[in-house]
Amino acid sequence: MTDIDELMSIRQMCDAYDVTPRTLRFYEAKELLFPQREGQKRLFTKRDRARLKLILRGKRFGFSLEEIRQLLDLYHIGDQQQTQLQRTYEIARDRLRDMEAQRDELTEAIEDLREQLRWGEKVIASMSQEKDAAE
Amino acid sequence: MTDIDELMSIRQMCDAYDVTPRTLRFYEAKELLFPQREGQKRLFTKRDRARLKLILRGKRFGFSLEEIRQLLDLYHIGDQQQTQLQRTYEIARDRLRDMEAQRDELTEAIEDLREQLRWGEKVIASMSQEKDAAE
DNA sequence: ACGTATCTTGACGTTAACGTCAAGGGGCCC
DNA sequence: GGGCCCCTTGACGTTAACGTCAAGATACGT
Repeated sequence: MTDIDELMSIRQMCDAYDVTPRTLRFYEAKELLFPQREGQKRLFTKRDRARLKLILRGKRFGFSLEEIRQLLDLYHIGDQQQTQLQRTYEIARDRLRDMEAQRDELTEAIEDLREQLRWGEKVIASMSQEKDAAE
Repeated sequence: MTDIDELMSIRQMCDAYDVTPRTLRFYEAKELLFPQREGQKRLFTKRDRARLKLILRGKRFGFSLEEIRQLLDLYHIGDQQQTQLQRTYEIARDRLRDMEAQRDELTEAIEDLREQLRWGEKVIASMSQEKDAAE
């Protein structure tokens, strides 16, 4: 709620989000984050933290940093030109479709795997059965 | 249904699954696929094709080839030792949990993005409104 | 003034997952 | 038997996403 919550050092960020300094600097170089500077030291804002959360989430879905960067633009829509905004919007809409498709496929894969696991249980059961009989 | 369906050349595989020869050879080197040989030429079986589908699906979820390889073992459970099978089973159970968690997170992210898109629509609408007024 | 802790900018190293040649064998057709 | 295709095995190149030093600025406690 105070300045401590508003601006965080690189170390605080690392502790809070379980990333390395190198990673944060890398994301800045790739224009995914835009920390302020106090002298030469980086200070990460609430906005940077929100973006970082989205980045990490995107990575868990297997998105590339470049794909994520395009999506991030949708989340700070204020400072964009009209045509650029339209483009951003369309990219996000496409990405949404991808994500929905991915979720459907994932649901399917989960079902498949569950079935395989039921199979596995049976096989394991019958194997220990045989083993019991042999003793 | 004939031999043509049973065994496929590397070229046929590439056309069928939209991958390169290099990729298939790479997957074999990493022990994800085990094509038969006719002389020195590779012949891919139905089993290889099933595995390849699972590989490509896993990749779309952002899994590494190594993670995928461990899962694949569950799908050809027949030829395993009992202890090894138990281990395979546990790995698959863990992976299932990961996938369920990922799906939940994805559902959440989809909701977030949908909301952002509604926002975006509004902003775009109001911007073209302003533009109309200015003309 | 000194140590130590945290930060900075290069710059080179690493891993995964392939891409991209180079050199050569085997089959088939005219 | 020359040409053409498809296949093979090395072996080196590439890209993304960082890791890992090296060398130096800045600040803080004693």
